[in-house]
Amino acid sequence: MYPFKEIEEKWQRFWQAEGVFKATWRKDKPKYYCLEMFPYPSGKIHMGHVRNYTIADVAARFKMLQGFNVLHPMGFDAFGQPAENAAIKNKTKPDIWTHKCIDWMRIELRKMGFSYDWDREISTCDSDYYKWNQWIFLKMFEQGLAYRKASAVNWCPSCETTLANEEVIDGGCWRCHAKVEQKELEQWYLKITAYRQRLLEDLGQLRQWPERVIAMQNNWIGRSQGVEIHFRLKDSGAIIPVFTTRVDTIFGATYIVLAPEHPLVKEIIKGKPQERQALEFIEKTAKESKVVRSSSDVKKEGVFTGAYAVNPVNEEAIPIWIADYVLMEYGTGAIMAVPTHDQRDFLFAKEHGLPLRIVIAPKENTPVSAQALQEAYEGDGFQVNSGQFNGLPNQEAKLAIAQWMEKEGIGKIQTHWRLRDWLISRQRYWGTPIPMMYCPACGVVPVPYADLPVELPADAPFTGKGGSPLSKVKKFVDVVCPVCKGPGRRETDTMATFFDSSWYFLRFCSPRLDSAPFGKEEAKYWMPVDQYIGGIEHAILHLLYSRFFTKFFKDLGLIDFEEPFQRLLTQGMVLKDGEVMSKSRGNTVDPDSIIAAYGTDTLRLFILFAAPPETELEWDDRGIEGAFKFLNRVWRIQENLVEKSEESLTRALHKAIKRVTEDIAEFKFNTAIAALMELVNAIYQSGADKEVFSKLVLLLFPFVPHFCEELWQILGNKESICNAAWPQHDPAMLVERSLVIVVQINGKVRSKIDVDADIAEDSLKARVLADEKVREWMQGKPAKHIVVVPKKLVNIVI
RNA sequence: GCCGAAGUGGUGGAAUGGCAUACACGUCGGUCUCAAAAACCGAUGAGGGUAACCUCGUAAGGGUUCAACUCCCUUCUUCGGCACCA
Repeated sequence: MYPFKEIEEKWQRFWQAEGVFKATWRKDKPKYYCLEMFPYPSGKIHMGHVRNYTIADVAARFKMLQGFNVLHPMGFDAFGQPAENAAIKNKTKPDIWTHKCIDWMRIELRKMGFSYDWDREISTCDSDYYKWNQWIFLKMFEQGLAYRKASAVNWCPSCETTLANEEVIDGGCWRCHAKVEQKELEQWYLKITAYRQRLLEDLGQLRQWPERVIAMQNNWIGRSQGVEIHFRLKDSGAIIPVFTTRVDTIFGATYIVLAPEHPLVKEIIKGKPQERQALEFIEKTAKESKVVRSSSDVKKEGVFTGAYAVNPVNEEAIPIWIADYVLMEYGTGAIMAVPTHDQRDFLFAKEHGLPLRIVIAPKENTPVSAQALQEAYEGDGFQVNSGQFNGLPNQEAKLAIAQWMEKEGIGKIQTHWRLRDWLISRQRYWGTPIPMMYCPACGVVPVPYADLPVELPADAPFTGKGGSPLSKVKKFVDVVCPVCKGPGRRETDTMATFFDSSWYFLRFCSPRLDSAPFGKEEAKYWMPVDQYIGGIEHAILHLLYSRFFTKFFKDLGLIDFEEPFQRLLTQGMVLKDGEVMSKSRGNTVDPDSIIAAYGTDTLRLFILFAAPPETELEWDDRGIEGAFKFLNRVWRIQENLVEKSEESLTRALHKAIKRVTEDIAEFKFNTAIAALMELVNAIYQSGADKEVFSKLVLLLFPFVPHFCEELWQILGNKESICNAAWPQHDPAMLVERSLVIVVQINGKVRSKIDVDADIAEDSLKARVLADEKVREWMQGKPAKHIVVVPKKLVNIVI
């Protein structure tokens, strides 16, 4: 058993004392910024953290040996509700609690031996960090991107605070899962929608992001291209705008449906025989919760209003209905119904006996009867019953009709977006105070830059109940208006913590700067982040907000790039017995206990070897044993070095160098380690000399750094392995002199033959045909065709 | 419903058109030992055969190809995102 405990402590001390991972400007070397999503300081690291940071550490150390100037920082996303709740529970204060947790966590991270530049550590709850949150907020306010608005907001009754749309998951709070309610409040918003076009388009630049993250952001931004059509009310001529993405079906619109809350409804039913029935229906749907209404399996209900609208393309009068399946929040709150080509409209029309008219035929010149339809036809086809557009393929007709409508002034090409502005006010204590004031005379007044930071008062009475604790701190609330010098009131809400994490990667470039959030020159050198690593749970929230902030900084002229993260890796979860490891399930494995029993290097090796980084990882105690066994196996090689390695082993080494280098570059750590295991197996067959073994140690270094530092020193090196150079393979060593050629007959392997590597195709064919097994299988039949794949295989077709 | 990812031995996984199951775990056998552990060596997809070897086999079915886990079509299953989105 190799002495892992002493080794790991020794080298952790060495790295820290020597400042090995300190990142400084060094322009003669290419830079590499490696970053993992910084943790919330809960006090203890779990296997998910270990996996995340180990993956990043391999990348950082690999690049280091490859001669890059590596920036690999660590910090803490320290504001937020859990600390506030924990402080209440433990009768302490959030800042004391949080700093204690950070201290614990720092010790744990150091015990893992990660290659962080600890001089750059930041905590978002320190005023020299959150001061810049306030600064950024003020800049956004100046640009009209931070604004105050009264509207219905998502409210978590259990956390007693507001939530952003992105924080509502399946109708529940992302943190506590309580059912989210709607509440009318005046709150601060960030105008992320001003960037929606760029946020969507630039997804195309993110070639090195996982497809699914791109897809999720795409869904979330939710652009839909269509036409707003101006239907007229038959009685008054008033316009009813209707949004559709299927303007090609406009000639098949046989009725219109308004949302029950639509402002026109009350007006058009007035005095009609249907008025009472309609009002009853509106009242009924108003009582239904949003969740019930938007579940798709509920039967679509609706009533006729008694009013008619005129379809502007053919002057046809069609009935106006109201129905619960039309939502006021989307589009214009009104739809044109085309029952033949929309399944929801189809079901509704069948239920209420409304007319159907086919306007898209699947094939040209084939009549279809609307009465015979079993379901709506939503596919492509050719226009029929569509006036001047008949015969056009519907995709072409879409554009033609839209352009014609614009010309006629009866419609407008339009884009709708799902993305909403970002609500950032939180009625909690433990966050960045929003740097705003309210003056009875001057209204909403920003805190002057010179007065930043607006510090959190240490003595707020927080109980977790009943509104923002800051509102109860008189000396915080009472301010003098900087404009009129009259008495004013300070904003008492704090910022959502996602604000803090939307730009921390820039702060790491110049963490102690006190004149700006980040240094222009430093950011120019280090940014963008070359490799970002974190959990898929941030696919929308954090990653979208960070992209938004980056674009905002670009517009301010502070940086000259659009996207913060060049390459993104979302690591898979750690499972135990097929389930996600979590405290609530009680199936966690404590990293500390593994480190105590086997050491950090073994834990790292197991995690890296058991699965590719992106996929889920099934925890396996026996796998840990296997990793430990392997390291001991490597350790023993050093005790049995031979004078000179056999040539076959040297060849195997060069093959391994090539493969490991390529695999690490592509984050295929599991196969890189497998290749090293093969090399070690080969060494056990023939024995390795010092030269070959030194190369093996270098190749292993990114995975098991303490272990390799020690072996490096044992091998007689005076300098740390961190200063060594990554091995290069010699292409000449990869050239094989003889090859095994696979021989197939009709695609099945029937023989294998040894040939010289440079054998000519003709003589290869002759050798193959002369082969005993081949002749047996061919039984004298002639070869119809012989396929030769150079250096690999020959396939004879008979 | 739309979008995305995936489905391979007893298990984790490898192979992106050219020997399916590398590497590891587990299991079995051997060496060493008084014995055990450790270590080292070997076997290990299924079925058939004393054996050489043969047949089948990558969720299911079809196709393209001399050759398919890999490409195309259809279907099923699992996971994730969005969703009465007009």
